[in-house]
Amino acid sequence: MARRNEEVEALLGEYADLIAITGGDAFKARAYEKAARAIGGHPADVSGLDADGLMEIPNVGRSIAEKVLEYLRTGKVAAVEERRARIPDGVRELIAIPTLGPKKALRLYEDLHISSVDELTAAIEADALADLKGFGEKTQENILHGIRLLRQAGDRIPVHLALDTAEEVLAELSAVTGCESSAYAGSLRRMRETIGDIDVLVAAGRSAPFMDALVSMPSTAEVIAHGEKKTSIRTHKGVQVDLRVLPPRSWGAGMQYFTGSKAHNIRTRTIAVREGLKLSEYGLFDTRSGKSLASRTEEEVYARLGLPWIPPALREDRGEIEAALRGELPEILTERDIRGDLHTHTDLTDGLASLETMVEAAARRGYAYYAVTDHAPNLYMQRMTDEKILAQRERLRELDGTRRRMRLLHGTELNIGPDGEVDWPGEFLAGFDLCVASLHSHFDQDRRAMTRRLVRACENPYVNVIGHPTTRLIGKRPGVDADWDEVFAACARTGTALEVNAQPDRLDLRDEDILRARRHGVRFAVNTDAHSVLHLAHLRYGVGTAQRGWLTKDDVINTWTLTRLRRFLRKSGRN
DNA sequence: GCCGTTTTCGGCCCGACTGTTTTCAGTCG
Repeated sequence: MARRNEEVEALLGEYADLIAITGGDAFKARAYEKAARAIGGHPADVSGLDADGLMEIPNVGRSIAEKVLEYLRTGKVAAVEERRARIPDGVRELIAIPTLGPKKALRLYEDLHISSVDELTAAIEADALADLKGFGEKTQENILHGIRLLRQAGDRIPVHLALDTAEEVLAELSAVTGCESSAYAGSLRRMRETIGDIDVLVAAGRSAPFMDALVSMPSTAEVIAHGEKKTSIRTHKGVQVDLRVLPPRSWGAGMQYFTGSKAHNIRTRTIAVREGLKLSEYGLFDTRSGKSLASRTEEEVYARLGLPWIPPALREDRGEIEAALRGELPEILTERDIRGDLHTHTDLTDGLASLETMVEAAARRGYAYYAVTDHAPNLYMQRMTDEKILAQRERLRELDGTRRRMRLLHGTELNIGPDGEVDWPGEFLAGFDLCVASLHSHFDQDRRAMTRRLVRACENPYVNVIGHPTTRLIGKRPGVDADWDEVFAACARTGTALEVNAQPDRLDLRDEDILRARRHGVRFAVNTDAHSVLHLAHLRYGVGTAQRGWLTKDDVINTWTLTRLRRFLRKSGRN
């Protein structure tokens, strides 16, 4: 059963938004935001906690604990219902538009009764905002741009939400009598960064029990289709799940077919046709005799086509067929290859958990080493000081090697300023085991300035990793504009690694950028940028993205032994 | 609303950017 923390987080987040929109105390709104985040990142399921247990979660006091209990008991919170009655749901949608916050949303609602993104678009197109205070030409342009960005993501959902849903569905279906195999396929299996529908496959003799189990799951909100071969539902979270039940002998062919991609399948079918064969979701057949030649496993199907099994993340027709035919498929990275996380936070800055808690959790993952990289002083809101980071270093050295012999590296996440400068002078940076450096502001510099800025950061002898290099947020913010080939060349030349940030809303670098950077000989670090214990598990999305970028163990510095990693971290030009 | 080796009030994530109301409110990281 899924944890209920996410629902509670969403509810408290909504309440915070409603407070902000209705002009309530800004600190109160922030208190709810903080509590929402803390509950979302809390390792224990809140539905198993009493008031005292809840109040042990940071930023959760008596009042919020009682609201959580009220919600878990009744499914509702009176205070939230009261605010909901004052503000239509659509008004809250508006603040998802970048550059449009609670104040502007309220004005649109009160003055023009706009309560949805569609109504807002129509109003701007009808020039109905002209007389509204604070909505000049440029503001309207920015809002339209924001709406376009939102729409670009379309109906696709982030990969982690899709995976949670898929695992929930599979847990249900695999328990049904007669289930021989079950798995998700489609773009989720290929680990694309966003997912349209979730394709779930079951191998069984009879399909009806599985179709019935899917439509009667508690999380099913709507049945789109309910047939013998295929059933589609939509969950309460708005995710569409398509279930197909195959005869067990067709399992491999079905997985191959429904995993895609379309382009990859066109290639495999073309190979089949040339050999006088026909490939479908039921198997690989001899065209003339109709005899089935392979279907039970994917390996058999690929083998009969003269190909080795191709990892799903590569199945995009980006050269994997050719590489497979030549016997040159890369041995791509796996999650097991990762020996440590090199970008993580603690509650010394904006993380949720203490140094000790994060280290303990990392050790439980079996890491050989682990870097703590809290924010540096130039990100003013984090209030970092020399004293604080040095005190952390001292504590970290005490903990080093004490948790399952995991070694600790003391690092920091520096801020790359507009001219490529970073927080501390070289002599102070020399005290860190590694430095990640990332962009946190001035995202709209022109290409030349941005390129220069990133290259300068690479040239800093103490900067080892560029964190979330393009700084995009999926569905919210495009990446910065730079001459990436020049940046990648600078990384390769200076021995600076590029991060594959595993946060599901970042996945930055993305797959295409990785492919391009790799051709320059760049090294990579697949990091979670964890701000809580739970985030450490997001590594799988970073690994998936790295796989889509064809990365091997050798390309990724945090698969290396500590000795080799340390050698890499000592860049030339250091004192 | 939460929190306290400042402990029951008075702080709380600070500063920059943007557009526009032209002196500052709103938004963002």
